Amino acid sequence: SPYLFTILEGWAFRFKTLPDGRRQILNFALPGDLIGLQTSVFQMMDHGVEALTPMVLCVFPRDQFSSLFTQQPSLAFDVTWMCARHERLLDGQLVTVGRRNALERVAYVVWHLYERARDLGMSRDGRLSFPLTQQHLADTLGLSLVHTNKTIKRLRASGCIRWTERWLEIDDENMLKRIAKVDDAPPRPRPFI
Amino acid sequence: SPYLFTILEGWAFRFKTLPDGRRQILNFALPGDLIGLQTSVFQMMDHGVEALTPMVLCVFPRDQFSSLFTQQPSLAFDVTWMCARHERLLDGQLVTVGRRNALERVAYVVWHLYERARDLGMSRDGRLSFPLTQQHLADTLGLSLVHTNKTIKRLRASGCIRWTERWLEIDDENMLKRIAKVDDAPPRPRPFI
DNA sequence: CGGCTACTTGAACAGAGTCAACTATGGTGG
DNA sequence: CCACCATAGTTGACTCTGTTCAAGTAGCCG
Repeated sequence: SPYLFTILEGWAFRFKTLPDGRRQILNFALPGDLIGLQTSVFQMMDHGVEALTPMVLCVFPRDQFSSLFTQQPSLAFDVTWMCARHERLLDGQLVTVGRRNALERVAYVVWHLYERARDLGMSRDGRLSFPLTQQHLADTLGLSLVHTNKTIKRLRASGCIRWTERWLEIDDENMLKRIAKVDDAPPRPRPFI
Repeated sequence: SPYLFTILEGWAFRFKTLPDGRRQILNFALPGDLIGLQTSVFQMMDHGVEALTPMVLCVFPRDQFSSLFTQQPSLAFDVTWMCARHERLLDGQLVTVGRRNALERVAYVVWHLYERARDLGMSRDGRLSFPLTQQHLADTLGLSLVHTNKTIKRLRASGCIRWTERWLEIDDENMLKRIAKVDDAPPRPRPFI
């Protein structure tokens, strides 16, 4: 808690809970992600963090955080970059929970996590070690466990994914993306007017 | 778009839409808030921004953004601070949309916006100029317009708020917070182990 | 063998969505 | 000045997606 971490290996997630116990998972953290920025900036954290796997972390002492900006401007920029990236990730999740239906939600999160893990070189032939339980997925999606289970079943039946025993396999990327309605608009380098 | 803004006056909001038109409002921006950080960091923006009122902005040229970190470390820190604050705001919204029911959601957003506006000195005796339509609220909460309307009616009936003609009035803060289940845990200055 | 956790499945129920109609208000143009 | 239109808000009836409750299976570990 007095530290700022970078993940070198492993999966973790951030979450918040309501007084009566309802839990919402905010996002998952994979290798390369920063944990504890809020603590560094605000001297306190208003959410929990939990590991899904054994982890290897790179630890920075929090009290040197502000000196980062005077001593290492390019590192400071990287921190801001990570923070903006994270914000964008939350934007996507908010649309998912707010406006997608159950099937789209499951497809979106599965696709999103798969893509991130793949880009980090954690997958092999569309196959990936996947440490979430269905309860984690449900709490990410804002759905009940039972309904999440039934929705996963539907997604499996559609033939684009397989998910058994902590392993995830993507058989039809494009179908998955179509179901999830992921925005694949070409990142047009918008002209400056 | 080639600029980074700070709001001096007025209300705006950020949003994303799905291909079929469903819209999710991500958050509202009030005086003091930063707009366009993502554009500065990633050279592109994956969401829309819209004004709710006429606005007064403070404009920064985007191309000087990276030099901020070398020339003005304390300003750079402020940008990071704003970004972390923003992330935290999205965390709260995500819990709301994911795990609160309709009545709690309306109460939460009304309370949240009221508190922010009040802290900026925009209210007088619990009364506040409030430029949102019910459609905006619905798109913020991930609810349909009709259901949002009926839920607002219930909240009004409970007696803690009045909202007519673009004016919002909070009559019972505590009831509102209780309904919203806002986490009012005293920000315990957690001991450094 | 018992007890734990994760996962499945069915049935009944409720919260939220959809459709459709109606009111109120303000602006515009003939 | 009024007829017309658009937008915002309101309400009722019906439908449906997702929740809750309950019971069960499968694998793992002490």
